[in-house]
Amino acid sequence: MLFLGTIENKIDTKGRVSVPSDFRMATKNDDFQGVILYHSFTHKCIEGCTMQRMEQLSDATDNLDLFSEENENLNSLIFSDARQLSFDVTGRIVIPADLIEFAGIKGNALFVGRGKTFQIWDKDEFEKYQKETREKAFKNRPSLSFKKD
Amino acid sequence: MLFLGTIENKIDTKGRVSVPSDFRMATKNDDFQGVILYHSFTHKCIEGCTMQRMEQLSDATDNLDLFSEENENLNSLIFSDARQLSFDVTGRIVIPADLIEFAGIKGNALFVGRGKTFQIWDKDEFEKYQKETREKAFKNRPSLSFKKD
DNA sequence: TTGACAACCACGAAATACCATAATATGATG
DNA sequence: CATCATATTATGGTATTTCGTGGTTGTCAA
Repeated sequence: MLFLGTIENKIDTKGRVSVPSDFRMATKNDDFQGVILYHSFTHKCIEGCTMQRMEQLSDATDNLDLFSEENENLNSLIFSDARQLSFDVTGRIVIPADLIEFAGIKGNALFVGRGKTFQIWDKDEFEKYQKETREKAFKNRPSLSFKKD
Repeated sequence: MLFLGTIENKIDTKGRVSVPSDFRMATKNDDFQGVILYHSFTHKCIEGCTMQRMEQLSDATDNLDLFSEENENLNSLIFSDARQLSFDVTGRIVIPADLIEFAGIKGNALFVGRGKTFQIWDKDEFEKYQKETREKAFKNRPSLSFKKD
């Protein structure tokens, strides 16, 4: 299952926030009932994924480190930065304060599906980013066509 | 299985609409009993596909490189906008209000098969679009002849 | 003792599951 | 061919559950 759609939820005073129901469903076949969060290296937002994907990433870097040492080093940064956060009974997690600060989130968190991963944005920051992206994508529209499987 | 044909169904006040039986059949071997909807990038309509297709798309664009911006922006556009909608017992889905508005659908929804995907149109909008397309096709008739490969 | 953090409880709004009926198609039978 | 019976599908309305949210209590460590 994939992380799809964009959902806005409130963060309370303690940093608690409901992970959208659909996102939780996307992890329900997973061993670890929760998500992995780490700060994005390309955008002002938090990135998230399942534990399963972390393990895949680990396997991949294991195999590739002979060839691209640079990338391997960068990827390994993630493992030191990643936090595993399990859902409470109502489906919430507590986002660490430093991540909230990094992403500039105030009050409301925007969960943005990206397939195998997702992101958590401040609403305003995301709108800014999305506007830029749309413009770029429109310029390169031919590459947007769905490719054959 | 493919989405074929054109079927018109009513949308009630809550946005509920029966997905045509043939369309449902096209997903019956799928794990997820429902469809994925997102707004078209090229037309005033809603586009739809199966979860299986989304997963294929995800696999195709997924590389474990966390630092390349290009692929990410494309993924973001598609996956952040997609909604997964499961059938109820009678085979209906609830189309989100913003998608209905985007496509300008009022009361009746036209399900238009496109093979691996389908579209949902407002009836009038579709007729308008179809008329334009026919005119264009007529103008460019010579280039429309079947080509040999 | 205090502060951080996790488990627990409770509630309203919104989503969805459930039930009943109408419409349509399919097929059998005289 | 006409009629009836049956099954499938579409549609409308109501009841129930889920989800997101806020607050409280309990626990452990500093």
